Amino acid sequence: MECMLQHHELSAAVRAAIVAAQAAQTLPPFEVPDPVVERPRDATYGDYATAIALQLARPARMAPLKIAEAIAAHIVSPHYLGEINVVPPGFINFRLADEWVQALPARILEADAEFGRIDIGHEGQSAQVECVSANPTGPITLGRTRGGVIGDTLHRVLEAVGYNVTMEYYYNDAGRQITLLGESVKVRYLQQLGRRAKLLDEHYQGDYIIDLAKELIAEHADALVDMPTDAFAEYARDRISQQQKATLARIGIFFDVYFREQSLYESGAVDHTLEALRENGYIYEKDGAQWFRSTDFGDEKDRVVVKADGEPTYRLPDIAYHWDKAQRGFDLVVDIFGPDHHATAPQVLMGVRALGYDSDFVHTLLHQIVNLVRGGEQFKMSTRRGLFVTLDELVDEVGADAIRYFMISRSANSPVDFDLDLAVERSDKNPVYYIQNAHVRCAGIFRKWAEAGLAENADEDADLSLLTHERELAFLRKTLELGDVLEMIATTYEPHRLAFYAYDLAALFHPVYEECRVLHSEVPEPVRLARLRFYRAAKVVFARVLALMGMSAPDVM
RNA sequence: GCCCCCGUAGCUCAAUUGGACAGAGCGUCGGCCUUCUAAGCCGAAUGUUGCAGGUUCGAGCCCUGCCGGGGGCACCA
Repeated sequence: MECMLQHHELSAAVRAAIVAAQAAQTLPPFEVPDPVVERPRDATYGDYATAIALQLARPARMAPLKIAEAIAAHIVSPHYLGEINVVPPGFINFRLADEWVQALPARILEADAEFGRIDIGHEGQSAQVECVSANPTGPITLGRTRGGVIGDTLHRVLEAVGYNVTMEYYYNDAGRQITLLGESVKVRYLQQLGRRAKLLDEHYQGDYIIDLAKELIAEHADALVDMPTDAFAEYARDRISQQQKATLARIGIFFDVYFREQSLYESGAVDHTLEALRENGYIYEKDGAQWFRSTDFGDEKDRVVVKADGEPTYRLPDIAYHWDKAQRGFDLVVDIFGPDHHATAPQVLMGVRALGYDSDFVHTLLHQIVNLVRGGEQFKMSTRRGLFVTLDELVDEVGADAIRYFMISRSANSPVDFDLDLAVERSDKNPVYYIQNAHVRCAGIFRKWAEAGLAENADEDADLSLLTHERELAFLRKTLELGDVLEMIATTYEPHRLAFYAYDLAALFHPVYEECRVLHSEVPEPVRLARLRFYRAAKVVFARVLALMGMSAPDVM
């Protein structure tokens, strides 16, 4: 089920009211803007509000309160609306009709797993989310994990608003890093066989290199001693890539496309990109290198794209890759990078523009780092020294759900302090349990219900108007906000909003569970059935929200 | 030196993109288990939004300048 959001409908209704008031000459003529209708922070003001009258004070040259009254008098109220209030200094507040809120469980159950799906004009559009994009030279780190979880959550949200989403992973499968990887494995291989070989500073230090060497010995014994490092590199690259894929799958992240940098060389796209840039007049030679005139696009200095030794820098294939994205015609591309790429992202987009494309379809999402906290203290990681916690270890320790949640529990602009103790704590202090427990509690009611031998669909024709408890209604109002949250995320690319929403929703649920009993003898039968309907809907909403976050919705914990 | 991010309650962070009295969690204090899981609920206290100006009917949010913290500034990726 797809639906239009209430705030858009109200915005249109307010706009129409302004036009009508002008026709009735209770408002003077002026250009009518699209009124912003939003949820007020303080729910006591109502469910929706607009400050349009305050904004119109100048063009209308009237007191805001008078404007608000003139508008309110002409609003054609949608069926779901209760009262409309005009409040000083000029806000117009809207309240949803209680009867309509009470009926929400029916809508939720009808929508089921599609609940929250909205049509905001992206239906059928294509989007690409590029994230993780780690080179196959080592285990997935926590920084990449954060990008992955942000990306995958975004992927789920973008689908909920109608996009066809491609999850894409770009990696460098050749070049110096891979050569070093091959050398590292060969050194470890020789060492394991008791031969003389020395690991250099620039080599990969992690124990996983030794593991790979051991694998090779198990399979080939010492038969590879005279093999070139290329063979080791190829083996390590493929194995690590495979392991990365398997690890990401453990936290529910899957990619549709693995894009190899090398393929851009094989297809000639890199050369082609350089030539196209040259034809457009953005390439010149200096000191034996080829330079991209990025200053034409606001860069502080021009950038080398082909080094004096004839090798391209990473920028050229990066630009070629984004040219490819442009040519594939995505309506939206979201590139997700960690703090180490903050400086380079704009240069790539300059390249895209130099090739004649508008780069507005690309949104670059930069996120901050992940710190690990144990026992209340932060510990620093270092990839070079092999001192890091891998995603695999983290999954073993705290599970996928906690990782998914905490990675989006902060705005991308803030660092995440991942508290390992909190992540496994089984209490209301741990938001993961707190949220999932809401779903567990709903499931528990239906389990008890079934155990009592009661009819499974007894609540089908329940009288929902019996849902009169203040807390029941507050919860139902909150479920309606899911669509707004998804719209906001799809507009701002800020998936942390989903984590906050899920928590807020749970915080409104638990008091209902405490106060609005179902199976107890003192609850009258019609109320019992209405509440059963309520909890059935609540269960659907929590399942949906957890699914959007890529988390499990357990029936028992 | 230049660029990016951050600075909000004791701590960690939100704040619907410029709206109403700046909100949550943790921590602190006080209540609640013969009731569908207390893995929970109810209540209380807590602010010069780093500083100084500016724009606006209205600023945590926008502009300018400072101060402080983090990250980045390769013919590495």
